[in-house]
Amino acid sequence: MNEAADSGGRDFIRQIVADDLASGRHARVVTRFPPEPNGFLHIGHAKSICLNFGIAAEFGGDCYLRLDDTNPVREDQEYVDAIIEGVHWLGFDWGPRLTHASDYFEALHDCAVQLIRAGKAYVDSLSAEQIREYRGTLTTPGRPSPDRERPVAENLELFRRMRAGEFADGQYVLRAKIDMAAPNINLRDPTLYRIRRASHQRTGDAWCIYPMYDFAHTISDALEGITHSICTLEFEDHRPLYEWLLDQLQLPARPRQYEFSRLNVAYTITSKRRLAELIELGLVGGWDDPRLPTILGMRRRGYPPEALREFCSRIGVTKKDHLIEMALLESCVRDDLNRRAPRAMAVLDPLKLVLVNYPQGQVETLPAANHPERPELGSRELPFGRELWIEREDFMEDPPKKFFRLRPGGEVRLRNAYIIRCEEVVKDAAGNITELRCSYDPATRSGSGPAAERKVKGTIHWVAAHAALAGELRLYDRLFTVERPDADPSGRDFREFINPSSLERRLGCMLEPALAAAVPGAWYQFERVGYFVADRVDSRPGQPVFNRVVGLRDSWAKAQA
RNA sequence: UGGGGUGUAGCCAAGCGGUAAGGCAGCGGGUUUUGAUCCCGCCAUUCGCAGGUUCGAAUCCUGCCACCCCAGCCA
Repeated sequence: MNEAADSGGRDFIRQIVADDLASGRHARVVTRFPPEPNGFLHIGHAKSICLNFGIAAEFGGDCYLRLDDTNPVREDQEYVDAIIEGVHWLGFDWGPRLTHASDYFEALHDCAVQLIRAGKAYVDSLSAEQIREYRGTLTTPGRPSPDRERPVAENLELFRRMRAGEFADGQYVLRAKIDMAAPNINLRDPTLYRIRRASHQRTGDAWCIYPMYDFAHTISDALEGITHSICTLEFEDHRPLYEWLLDQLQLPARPRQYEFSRLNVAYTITSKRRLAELIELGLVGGWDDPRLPTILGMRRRGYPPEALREFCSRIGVTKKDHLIEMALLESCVRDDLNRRAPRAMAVLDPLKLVLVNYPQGQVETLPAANHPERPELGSRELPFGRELWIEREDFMEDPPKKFFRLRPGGEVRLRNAYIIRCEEVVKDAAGNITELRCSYDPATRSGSGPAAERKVKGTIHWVAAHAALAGELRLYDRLFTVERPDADPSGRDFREFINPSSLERRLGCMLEPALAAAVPGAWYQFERVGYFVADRVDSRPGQPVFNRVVGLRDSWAKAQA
């Protein structure tokens, strides 16, 4: 156990866990992450995963990965596989603790019988619509179903026949018998079981009755010996039902439920329904579109799992509604990538530059460190020659004050190479700049001694034309133009806020040749441009496609704005 | 209008009766062959509002206000 266990913890849930351990209420903490396999994981799940697995790890306990598969018509094995892969990718492991709610179907059924025998549950023949009517409203109490006082023996028999498949979907449900006048609507005889003649991805056709969330979840928690059942705020109202079930049933453990606020990140959405809509409508490329806050999307985008974990740690855990700025996520990503990404050079918008005093036909090779602060990452050889590509925006014919880059007659350092001076600007008939003719100072080659130490205001990146690898770069921006696409004050639909320039494909980029060897998933910092990752899907051997993970902080651009 | 929650800086968030941590963002400065990184400094006389208790209140009490969640045989 580390300091988290004895310092009181970092958030209110960890404090509770620490207290429970200190007081001896629990000898060991057990948590669980219980996703429903009806969709892909997203950043909101990441917060819950980090919380549950994080607490187990910090306090020396266990965390289950439990697939909450109680609704066969919505769930699919494809999601199960993706969830498993996603949690692993995030960096967590559950050992032998991979479970499914469906593992407990028999036990769940027995609990239902237990409830019926105790007169705490009954089989109701009301239709779904009738149940809704009888439930009352937020401000008026409900009324009892005509079946509410059905004798125990009859309930038992009907429930047996429900299980035996003698009835059609919707003909009967099993309901808890609690209080139709309860101010908390969840206590107005909630449904426990419904008939669903659907094949289940794991249990096949063994069952035609399936338990509802509250019932299955509470009992699964107890069966697994969960000590702290952590969920989001919208389940706060369900806690009395959770407690009620634990009170009625003979179960091996008494878990407690705690709620925290779900994650909201500005300029994006996490609603399963809306994400699916974006995909179905073709507004994004798929669940792994790099603009999406899905685990699949963020992975493809190049967000390191460590950065995501750091993000989850920095945002904290509270019960407050919040809206986290994208800048915080980006800060975590830059932090991580700055340390791990080797540097390279790539020109996004190439402008030809000719060194007029560099011998025709000559080429050389210049060493360049892969990381300015980590010599152990080694170095590489950069081809250099008479013709180069530089970034078009690194030259201005009539620059503003404090422009440190190239200008007519001005000098600039070519990163890892020589200092050059702009001698001539070549334009086409339309007046567009087509080429820069410069001279270089042979005495200023990087690392060649005192003469090379001469200072100039700016340093720019470049790629030798004779060895350049032409390639595609993809630049991403926020997917939406408003902070809360799904709750904009204007009331307009979230699809109306899609940022038309959230994806920009740059086809004619010039990359330093070493980048041809980039393996899918490899990170680089293209100096002065940003962090990039070789795309896992579209890269080909020798011809990688790069995704911009996030740009570098850019105080010059900021000053210009 | 019933029930359940939440209000500390632009965004997060510590704080648990002893006089407002930290991070992100922002601003200013230093280092720098990335306008990056790194480093230094600044950034809440005040904790939704109003009263009260107390020597002392963001922390306790009372009232009010604002916002979020709940009426699936979804989770």
